[in-house]
Amino acid sequence: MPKETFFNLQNDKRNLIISAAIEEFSKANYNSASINQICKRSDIPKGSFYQYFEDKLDLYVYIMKMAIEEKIRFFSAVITELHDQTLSEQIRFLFIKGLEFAKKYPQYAALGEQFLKENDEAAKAAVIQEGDRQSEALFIHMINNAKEKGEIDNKVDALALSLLLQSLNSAVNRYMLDKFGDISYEHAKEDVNRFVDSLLSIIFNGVRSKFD
Amino acid sequence: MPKETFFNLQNDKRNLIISAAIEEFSKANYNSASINQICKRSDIPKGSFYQYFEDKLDLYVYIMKMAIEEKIRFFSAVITELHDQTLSEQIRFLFIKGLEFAKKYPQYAALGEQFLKENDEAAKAAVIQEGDRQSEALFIHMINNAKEKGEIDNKVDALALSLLLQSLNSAVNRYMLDKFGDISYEHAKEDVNRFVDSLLSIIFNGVRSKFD
DNA sequence: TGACAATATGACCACGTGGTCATATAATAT
DNA sequence: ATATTATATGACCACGTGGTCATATTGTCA
Repeated sequence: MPKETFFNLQNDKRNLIISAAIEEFSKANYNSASINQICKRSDIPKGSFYQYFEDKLDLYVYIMKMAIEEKIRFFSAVITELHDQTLSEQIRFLFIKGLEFAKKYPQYAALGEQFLKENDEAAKAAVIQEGDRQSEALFIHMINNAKEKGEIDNKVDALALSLLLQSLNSAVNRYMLDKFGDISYEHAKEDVNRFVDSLLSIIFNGVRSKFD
Repeated sequence: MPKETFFNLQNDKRNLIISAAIEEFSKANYNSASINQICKRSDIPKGSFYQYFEDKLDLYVYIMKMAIEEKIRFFSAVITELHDQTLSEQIRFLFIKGLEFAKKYPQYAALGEQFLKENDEAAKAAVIQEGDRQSEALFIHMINNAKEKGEIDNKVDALALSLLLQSLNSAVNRYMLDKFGDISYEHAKEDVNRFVDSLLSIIFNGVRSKFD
């Protein structure tokens, strides 16, 4: 955790440091990200940095936890609406919300993408500890629920489907990023919706010709 | 391209350098990978390195191209068998072959994984130039082919399905890596086959209960 | 005003980086 | 044996890294 001195800072200054750190850590992995750059960008001397943080890892973990907490907050505000929907609606909902999150907090989304690429085991471990694997658990819960309701076939492998959905989720983000530069769903709301529908239609109806 | 001097080297020495480079570039991204480490590991002086290569990028591109060429060679040796199979069989085939490639050339597979994580735009661009996007084209070709044969529904979005298959392919690899440490398909041949079947069954039959 | 603690600061450290270059050595041709 | 060319080598360079620390500045009590 950052030192007390950091939290005693004026809000403006503290936020400036935070946003400088977010920018740095979302553009380079842990090893390549530079404390010097963060200091320059937030206009604080090197010495001050080490008054505020124990070391590089301290800042990294702090920033990553912020992003994770924001994402959890965003989704838990939304997840209560899911209960009485079909699995298909739930999944569409999560996909679209995922894109909305990336639009609302592009830096946090970028941090997440960067974290997926992280090579440094120590940095990864420090961030994860526990808390991850949650999205997998969420998907599996939704799937089993849908099975009980008879909404999807009991023969469907929950883990396989969950993996499929997760990888799809990041694929959608990457697709948007590739096509529009940023994940700004606004540009092409219809386009995105159509794309998500195509994916969901494949998953729910299968690919096989109905005239088989 | 490496300098002539490099290709005049004795095979042993040249291969030692190559394998040292592969190891380094598969464990760290372009920026973090270290020439010094490569020199140490292959027991050549720094000065010699720069007799053999123009610079770091020169070596990086050379190594990555080797991996790509090996993968293309591996798949093109296999792809002729695909023609008279159904799409489902084709896809299973590619998935399994992908795992086999990762088993046969784990270092090359690791290089590929690392390349997916690459942040350095210049390094990425130098490797790609052209030549990528091939796997996407292959999938789309297979899909459209299957449509013509009436094998899959015409309404299925080829790009969406192609994207789904690609992301799934890397997801399967990652899943195996996660579960077994390395991608040694041998350990759990049945397990893997069952898992791939589950995924394909979802894609082809859809998820929806047949009693709807 | 003086004393004490909290904070701010940048020169400095040891080290690792990609890359250079003068020199030594080996190989080849005359 | 001599001259010429190709190769081998490691000290060296400028720079960037994460991190330290003595000192200067400020804030807060009495």
